[in-house]
Amino acid sequence: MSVPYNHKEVESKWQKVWDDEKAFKVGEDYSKPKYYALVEFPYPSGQGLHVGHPRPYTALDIVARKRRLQGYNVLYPMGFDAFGLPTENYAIQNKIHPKTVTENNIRHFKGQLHALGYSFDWDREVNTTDPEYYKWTQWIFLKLFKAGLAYKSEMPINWCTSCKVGLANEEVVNGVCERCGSEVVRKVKSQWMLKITEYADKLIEGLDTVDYIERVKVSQKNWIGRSQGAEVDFILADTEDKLKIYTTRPDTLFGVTYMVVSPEHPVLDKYKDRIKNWDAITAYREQAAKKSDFERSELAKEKTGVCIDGLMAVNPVNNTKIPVYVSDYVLMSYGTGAIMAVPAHDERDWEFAKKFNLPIIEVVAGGNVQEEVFTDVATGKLVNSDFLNGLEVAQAKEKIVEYLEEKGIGTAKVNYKLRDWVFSRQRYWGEPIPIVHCDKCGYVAVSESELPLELPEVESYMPTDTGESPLAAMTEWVNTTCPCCGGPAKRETDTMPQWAGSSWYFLRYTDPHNKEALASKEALDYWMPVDWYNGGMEHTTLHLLYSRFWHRFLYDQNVVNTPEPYQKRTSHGMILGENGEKMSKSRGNVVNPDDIVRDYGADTLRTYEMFIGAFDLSAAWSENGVKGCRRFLERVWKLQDILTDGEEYSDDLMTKMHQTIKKVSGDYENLKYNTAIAALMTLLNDVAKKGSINRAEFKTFLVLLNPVAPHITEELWDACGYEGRIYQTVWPEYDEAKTVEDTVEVAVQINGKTKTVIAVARDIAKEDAIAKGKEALGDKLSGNIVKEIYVPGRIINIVAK
RNA sequence: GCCGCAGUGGCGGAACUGGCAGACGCGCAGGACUUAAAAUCCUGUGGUGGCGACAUCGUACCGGUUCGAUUCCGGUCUGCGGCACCA
Repeated sequence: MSVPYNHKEVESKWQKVWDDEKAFKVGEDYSKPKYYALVEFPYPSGQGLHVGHPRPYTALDIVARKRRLQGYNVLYPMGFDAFGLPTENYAIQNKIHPKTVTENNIRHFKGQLHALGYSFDWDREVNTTDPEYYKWTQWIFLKLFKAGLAYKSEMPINWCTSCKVGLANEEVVNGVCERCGSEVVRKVKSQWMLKITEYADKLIEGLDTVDYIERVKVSQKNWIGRSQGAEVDFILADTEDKLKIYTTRPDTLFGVTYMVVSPEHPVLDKYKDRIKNWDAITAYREQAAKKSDFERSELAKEKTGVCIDGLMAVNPVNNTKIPVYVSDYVLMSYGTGAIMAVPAHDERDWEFAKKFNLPIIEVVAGGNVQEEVFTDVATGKLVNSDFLNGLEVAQAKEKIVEYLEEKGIGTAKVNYKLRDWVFSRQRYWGEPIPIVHCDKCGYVAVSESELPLELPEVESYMPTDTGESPLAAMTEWVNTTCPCCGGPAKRETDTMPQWAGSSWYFLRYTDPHNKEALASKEALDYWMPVDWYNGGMEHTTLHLLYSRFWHRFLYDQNVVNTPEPYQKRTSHGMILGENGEKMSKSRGNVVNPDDIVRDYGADTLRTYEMFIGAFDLSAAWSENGVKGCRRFLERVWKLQDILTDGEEYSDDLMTKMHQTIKKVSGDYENLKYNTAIAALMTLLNDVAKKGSINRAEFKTFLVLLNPVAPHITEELWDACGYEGRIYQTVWPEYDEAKTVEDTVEVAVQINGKTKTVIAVARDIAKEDAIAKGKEALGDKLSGNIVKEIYVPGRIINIVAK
């Protein structure tokens, strides 16, 4: 009899052996086939590892371990995305340097990850707060700056009142700060911006070349929000000026009955003197300015606005004079800040027109536009539109744009919802932006030889209400000389956002200790692109878009050799509390992975998290489920008691073995970890029923289970005297021909309803199968037989009337 | 409102390309072992009817295509996630 399964002994024993043997050191032999598996590196928060972390880590650990056994040179690295606000806030509260806080947190995280038995090569660990790392973050920033893609702009930004920091649009969720949930207001500040908009088309096109799950592609496309339309100049009556608008429906130009400008539109101030109701306009503008963008869109239901008395516009296609309104449903930040309104065929315009009693002119037939807005572009034909009459919408669009360009009153134009990326943060714990400002030379890049530009030690990390970074108080650091003219200059005191370090970390893993470059050309050529990248859905429009942008830019700069960084992207579902709600301290449903590892073992936790359900869906935690997986491993453990000799699969398990190898091998690559484990459980049940397992069968079983439960399988491998280590063995092969039985069970149906089941030879002829089926049915069969169907190996169906 | 995903036993979830719905696990019930309990092992477990072989209903709802639909088509409802006055 074997000793009882003691997970503590087994797991610590093998973790030490793997460390000592450098079991998962990444090979440098670039002639071998490579496989780069990547999971998002964690932010090392003070709370330590969450029970949600092991789900993706285990999934790709399985892939990495399996690929290693299949002969690939595997890169499966881990690191820490360690700049960020929680660390800084903790440092402020507890008066500890954020560097120290970070070191402590990382130590804690590494201990926890180590205890879970992941096959990371820790020699390749990266840490975004290490100057040797952020040297290259700064280097990439300088490249962007030199390419004209980083610029400083005085602009209204999203200001988090609690974090006291500017946020990117992507970081504002429902009008509150994505991180802390506090109110976000607008504040005008001079900010560093990155021109991600210049890459909008490349980022859309790139999606066609990669293998991402569909919803990620869709979200990215929606976020970029490309639309094709036209810009048209409307003449402002009795002035030299024109009012430029953007529209996606230039075909409806003859249906324009009024125009609307945004409250911030400069045309208002310019013609202040001519506007007779200036007081009313001013009052409306002030009211609008008080609202945040979020409030403005929330109050969307009821349209408001004021007609400008004293300004009229002229429709360039038919010279009709039309009124101009101010309304906050038009945003200054999209298009030109002014629109042409076609109430017949635009929902918002229709509502506005009804409220202000403006005319509604039908230009696309098919609805009753006085009663209801008509927006169907697929079926309608143009009417009341002069030379466009009778055309379909798509044709009319083409023709009108031709006409506009010919007459010089408009041009085809593409617009995006995507905004440039606000890249400044008024905080201490981030990468310093390597720029100095000189009165004579303007913004000048710090010389590359000075990188890394290290964060100086400061007295206080407190953010300031004035919106300046704590670095601004460091006069001896701030005052410097201009690299260009040598005169006095000041350093930039804003730091980079947390997204900076994570936008290129996957490149550093390929060559993490390189001092000459962010990674060697050879390493990048060999390892990139990442073959499989898994991460959370919440990063689809932030991290994933930002890092694709940086990578595409580095490709254009000839730094990397592939346009896209990630060949395949998948996402895992969340792990919820036992009550099906999101885990949180306030709900009291948090499960600590340390407790599970202590009580049940890392292998059980890994098995459970993979067995919990479909990988991409959220799943509720269940302590009983954990116990079930522990029970499974204990039954595996006991197999050593019924082990028999035999270097070939026995006849009665032959088919099952080949089926299981096929099933498990496929499932591990297709996110179907739950059914892979179910297949192993089924095989175990078969073996248990039989009462014995031979050495060949057990060996295969252990290798198949090894990626999920590496410790127990390594121990059993050793205890049963198999050669070497299981982590060095070879993944089993299967023979397709042996995955099917010679005789199969076939359901026999009458009119599609199963009546009985019979066993037939797998390659039985149709007529024979049907004859056997009829025989089995006997006198249940009545009426005239209309049709006889045999689906090989599945079903015999007799259709009778 | 728009986009995406989902809806299957008491629960988590399986089901190839349209072919025996409910694999695997949990829970529950009964049994074995035990002085007893736990653990372990064995048996059963979608609903209804029947002692029973069996019959019948059943994959959110309504309809369609088909010899046959969880799977395909049309419509409806519900839940989750994302976006939201983007002209």
